[in-house]
Amino acid sequence: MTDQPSIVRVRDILAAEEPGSCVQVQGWVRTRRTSKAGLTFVEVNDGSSLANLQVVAEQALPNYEAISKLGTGASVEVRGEIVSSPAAGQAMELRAADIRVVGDSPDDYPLQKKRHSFEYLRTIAHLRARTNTFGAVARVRNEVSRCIHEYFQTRGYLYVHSPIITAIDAEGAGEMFQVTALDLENPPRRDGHVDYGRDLFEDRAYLAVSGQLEAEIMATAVGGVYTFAPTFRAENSNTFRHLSEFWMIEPEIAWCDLDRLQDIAEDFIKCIFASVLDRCPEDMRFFNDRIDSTAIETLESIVGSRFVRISYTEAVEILEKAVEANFQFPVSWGMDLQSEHERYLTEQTFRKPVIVTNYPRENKAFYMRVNDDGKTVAAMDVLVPRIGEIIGGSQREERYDRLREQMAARGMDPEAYWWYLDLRRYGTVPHAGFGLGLERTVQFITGMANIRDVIPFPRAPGLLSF
RNA sequence: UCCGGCGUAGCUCAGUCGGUAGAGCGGGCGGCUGUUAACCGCUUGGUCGCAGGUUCGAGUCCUGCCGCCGGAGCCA
Repeated sequence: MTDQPSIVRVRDILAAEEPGSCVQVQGWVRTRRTSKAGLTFVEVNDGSSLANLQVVAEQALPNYEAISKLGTGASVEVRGEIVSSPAAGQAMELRAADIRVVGDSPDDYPLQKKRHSFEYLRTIAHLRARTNTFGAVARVRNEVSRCIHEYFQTRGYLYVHSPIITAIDAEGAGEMFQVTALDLENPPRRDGHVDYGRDLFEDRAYLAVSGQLEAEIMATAVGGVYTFAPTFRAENSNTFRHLSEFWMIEPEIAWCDLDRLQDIAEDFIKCIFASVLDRCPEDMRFFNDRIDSTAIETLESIVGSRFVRISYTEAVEILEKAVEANFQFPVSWGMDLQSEHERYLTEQTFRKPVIVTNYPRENKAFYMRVNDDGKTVAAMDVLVPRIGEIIGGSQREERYDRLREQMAARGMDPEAYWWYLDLRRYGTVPHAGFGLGLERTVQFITGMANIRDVIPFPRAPGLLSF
């Protein structure tokens, strides 16, 4: 036994420590059970794992009185010896030689030793991170993020930073938040309109809805890049899978066509799922037990199988034959696939992820490459059960004239995209990319029903606390 | 934004045909226990979302508003 035991995380104690070692633990009290026989059990959690460490305090401790009354949520520093636990429930426990109550927690601590609704927990987002579920979500989200960087870094992609503030109203993909330094109570005016020429950027500015166009700039210089950044949508969407501020990963790859893009997207997703299964087994077991009883099985089966790949046209043919589905929106070639159609494909027809490609040109963005049939573009959506679209991507239109046509057909001003067009004038190259929604990925993996519960501080219409 | 549902104790909910409000958990007190969602007893706790209306009487019925949840659209 040394005088200064090293600070050890609960996760490491439960995984590796041997009886006899002396450690110091720092964490928060999850629950306390006091026995009148002069023994108090304190469950300490430090966020490193789902499981708590059982700390055993004996009456001989000088501050035993305070320890026996410790409230849920209190912060403590415990020094002691790891011993084998004589009782069921845990292999190891910490026999306390010293417990320092760093911050007590009064009896109005909002988190009780029972199940709370996620809805209620959202109203105390500053404390919900201390619950089992949100701790587990935080660790899985971290692993997904870590794995994404590893995936691209080990394959030679550059992590690039696209701007958050942008002038481009990117193809009307959802409403944008405007950014201004003007006094909104009294903006400068000219000819009856707000004079944005006198704003800080001397032009209208927005929060980015995508980093893709800038990523294309970088990809056509260095080959393969990816962004990993917050994205902003001002759309008044109030659903279980939309946020006003969310994180998106957008790889962009030069010399890449749609076939290879599909290979990358599939490999990428499987890699993330496999990594979470491998490195967060305890948390995944929790989600499987408490949130979605098929969580682990779903991930394992996806990792071990091939994604289905069908064209939009084939998808429409399948859906048109599915009379028993009794769709609210009838299916015909040329229409957008509705949620019910996507779910039919992923949950009924194939029961696994489906990549749908080559959508009608009119339904998709101007930058997608026009196919030889002239009617479709080289787009792909990766659809998964329950969530729907988790990835949206395409091969980009690299031919200058075709891109001009696409823009003209949508009434877009080429002047505003002069630099984007320049990429096609000088050394153009086939390239492709996609966007992966981080929150939707975490949602799919964990089985969490609402996207607001897989991001620590959700922003959605009417939701800006914390 | 549209459609539907729900707002009752700190939390999760019940409340029948309209007759002045209940349980479990939590908190407090006591008992018991190498305990572990501990257990047992007692106890505490409410402007029934807000504002109107109908009625002898409204948690309950009606209208408006606010909030939340679910579905749809938009998308990742």
